[in-house]
Amino acid sequence: MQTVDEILRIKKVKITAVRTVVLRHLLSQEKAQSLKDIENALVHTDRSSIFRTLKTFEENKVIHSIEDGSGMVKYAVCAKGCNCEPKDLHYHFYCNNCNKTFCLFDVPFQNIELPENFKIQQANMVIKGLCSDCNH
Amino acid sequence: MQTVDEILRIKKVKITAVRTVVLRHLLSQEKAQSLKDIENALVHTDRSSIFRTLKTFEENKVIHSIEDGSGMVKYAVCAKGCNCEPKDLHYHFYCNNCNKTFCLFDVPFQNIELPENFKIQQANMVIKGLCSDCNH
DNA sequence: CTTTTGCTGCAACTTAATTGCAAAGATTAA
DNA sequence: TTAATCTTTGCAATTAAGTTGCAGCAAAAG
Repeated sequence: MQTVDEILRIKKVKITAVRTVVLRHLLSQEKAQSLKDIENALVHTDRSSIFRTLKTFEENKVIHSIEDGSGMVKYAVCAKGCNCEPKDLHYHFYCNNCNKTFCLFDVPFQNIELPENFKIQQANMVIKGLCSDCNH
Repeated sequence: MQTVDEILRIKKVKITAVRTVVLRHLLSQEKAQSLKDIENALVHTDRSSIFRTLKTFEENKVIHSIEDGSGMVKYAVCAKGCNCEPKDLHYHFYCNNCNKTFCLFDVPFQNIELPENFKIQQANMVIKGLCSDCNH
């Protein structure tokens, strides 16, 4: 696993205190985090600073955002080599029971045949149901 | 095309004035509508009434909601026979240029091989890019 | 060392979604 | 038919997430 500093250096994002703690937090979580999740975890860090940090991370493809239908945008660290292009797309899974949102990196993303003259640029794919921990 | 009253009768939603105008509006639009879109179109109808109408429609599977990343939830009328089950799922397309959200009923929805013991219940699939009108 | 640029924290604001409540309307029971 | 009950509606107020302006501070550039 890459370190926080390595990731920021590779993505050309200046290393700062806030960015370090936010990225460290995101890396330490198995599920995607909302702004509120991060805010709650990092009680000494200001909300707007976290917010701007997330925007910076997203612009520089350190993280990607997921709209899972919970009403809050969630963020997850991009996989190594990800450029947030169509080829890097993956499904997300939202558990209706435990409310966790995961990246399904292992589920192949099929090529979708769009109507004539439509062009894909990004996608937000969220499958909802029960995760293995909650499916009994 | 089914009439507004037919749809409501089939879905066992009592016919009222607000429900009729909201559903008629949704049926008349080619793109999915946000609460604000509907509010702007139906100037004489109260926002909270439209809001509660949409909730009622969604519970009774008259419409389905789509989170397209615009920050506003969009709503579209379910296809005839839809039960909002996995088999009824379809992709949505959000145009980054004209901001319209369409249901792609004609794009086949492939079966997704989920990890062991995960169960799909619903999905929110949004492909983003340029629609045929905007892709030049 | 001085200037410039960018980051941070605080407070305030915007926008969308949601709720409480009372009045109006529809339905059921007597 | 009338009374009682339940549902829907409109208005006002609130909640919650996201976003911005600004001043102070720190890092980088000259």
